[in-house]
Amino acid sequence: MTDLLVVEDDTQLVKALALTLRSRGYDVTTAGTGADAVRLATTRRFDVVVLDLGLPDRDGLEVIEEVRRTSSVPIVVLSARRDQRDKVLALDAGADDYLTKPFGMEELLARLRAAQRRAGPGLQTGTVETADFVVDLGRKQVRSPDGEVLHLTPTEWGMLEVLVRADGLLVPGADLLRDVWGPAYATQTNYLRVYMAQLRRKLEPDPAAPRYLLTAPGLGYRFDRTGAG
Amino acid sequence: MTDLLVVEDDTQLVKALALTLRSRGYDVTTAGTGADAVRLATTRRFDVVVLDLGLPDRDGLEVIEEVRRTSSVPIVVLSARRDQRDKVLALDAGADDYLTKPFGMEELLARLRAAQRRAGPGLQTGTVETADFVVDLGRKQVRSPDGEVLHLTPTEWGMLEVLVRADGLLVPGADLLRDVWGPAYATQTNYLRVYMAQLRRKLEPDPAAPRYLLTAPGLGYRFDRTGAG
DNA sequence: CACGCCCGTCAAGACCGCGTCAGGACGGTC
DNA sequence: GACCGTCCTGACGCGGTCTTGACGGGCGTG
Repeated sequence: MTDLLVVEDDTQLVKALALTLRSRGYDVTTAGTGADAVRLATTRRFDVVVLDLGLPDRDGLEVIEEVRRTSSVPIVVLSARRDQRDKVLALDAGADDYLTKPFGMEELLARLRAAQRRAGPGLQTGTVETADFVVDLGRKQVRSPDGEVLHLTPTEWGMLEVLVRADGLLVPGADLLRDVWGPAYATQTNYLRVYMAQLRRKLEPDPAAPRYLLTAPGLGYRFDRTGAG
Repeated sequence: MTDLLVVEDDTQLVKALALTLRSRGYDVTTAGTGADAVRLATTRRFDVVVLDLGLPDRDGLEVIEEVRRTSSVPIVVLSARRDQRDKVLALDAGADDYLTKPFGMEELLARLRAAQRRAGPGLQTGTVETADFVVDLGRKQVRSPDGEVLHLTPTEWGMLEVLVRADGLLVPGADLLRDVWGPAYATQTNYLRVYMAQLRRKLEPDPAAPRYLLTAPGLGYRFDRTGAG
C-alpha cells in the first residue's frame, strides 16, 4: 500500500529499519548508494524516501538535489550530524524533514506518516512550474510565466494532468488512455498522437523538438518539468 | 507576503521570535493562549503556524486537533518535551513538524521554509471582495461596493458560497450539485446552467462575458475574485 | 534497398456541452 | 383563497470539441 525507499549504507541499520517498517505494513525497497537512490527515486513511484546523508559514493545533498530535479516525492533525511547548518542545507536543498541519529523508531514512523499526509493533497492543488509555462492543478489551467491563461480543451488538460501528476515518471500509453478516455480505449493509440501534438503546439516553444512532453518510443510519454528535452 | 501565526506564552521568547522572523521578511501575528490560537487560525489565513505545546489555558494537542478540523495550514510545533511519545502524539494529531527546545533559529527558519513549500491554497471565512461586489460569508449575503444588499435566493447563495469557499480552485459540476442540492442530484447538470445564469445576471457587470463566475467547459466552474475573466 | 513499425500531422464532419428562455408547479404569506 | 417568490423542466441554437481516417517521415530490420 505504502511504498518506501530506504537509502542507507549501514547494512545493520538497513536490516533493522526494513524489518520494523515491513512489520508496520510498509512496502520497503532499499538502496545502498546514492547512484541507486537517484535511479530508483526518478524511475519508480514511492510515497516517501528515507535518506541517510552519509553515503559512500556521493554527497547526500547532491542526491537530494538530483531527485528534486524531476520528482517531488517527500524526503525524510537521517543523519549523524547534529549541526544546525547541516539541517538548513538539507532542508533548503529540498528535504522535507531531518532526523539526527540516534533516533527513536516511533518518531521516525510518526514523521513518515506526517510527510505522507502532507504529500497527499500536495500534488493535487499545487502548481508545477517550468521555464515556459505554469501548470495549476487546482484551477485546472495552464498559464504562461506572465500570467496569461493558455486555453486547453478538457481532453488536452486530462492528458497533461496525468503526465504532470506522474511527477516525471514514464506513463505507458495504455495508462494514459485508460485514465483520460476510460478502460475501453486502452488500444486507441491514435488519440495519444493527436492530442500530444495539440498539447505540444500549445505548450512547447518548439513543438517539433519537445522539451517538456517527451516521447519514449514503444513505451509511453513523460513530462519533464526541467525542460532538458 | 508570508503570514505567520506564532503561538507562545513565554513573552520573552515571543519577542525574540517575532523580531527575528520579521527581520527575515515574515509578517508575524502572535497569540498567547490556545483559545486565541484556534480563533485566529480558523478565521484568518496564515501560511504557517508556529505552536508551542505548553500553553497556559489548554492542552496543545487539543489546539492542533481543533485547528485541523477546519484548516490544513502547516503547523510547526515547539516543545520542551523531548519524549518520543509526545512527538508521535503531536505529529499524528496533525502537526507537520516538531522541534524541541532549545532550538536553533536557523533550523526553525529552514523548517518553516520546508513546511511552507508544501502548502497549497486553503479555505477561508470572513468577506471576499471584488471590484463589483462583496461576498460576506458570515452574514450570508452579497453587497455592492457602496453597501447596498444584492438579494440572492437560497439556492443562488448556496452555489456562490461553494465557489467562493473553494478560493479560486475549480469546482467540478458534480461537487457543486452535491453540496447545494444533495448527493442524489450529482447528474442534474441542467440546474447548474440555470442558476449560474441567474447568478451572473445579478452579479456580473456583463452577464454575457463573465469575469468572476467562470466556466471550465467539461470540468466545472470557478470563482475568480480578481475579475480578470 | 525495400519494407514495416511507430510516431507526428492535418482536415472535415459528427457530436456534445453550455447558455438562454419561458412556462408551469410548489410553497409560503397575508 | 389570492398573490408572490422560488424552483424545476424541456426545448432550442450555437460554438467548440472529439473522433476518424489518410498521409508523410524517421528509424531499425531483413
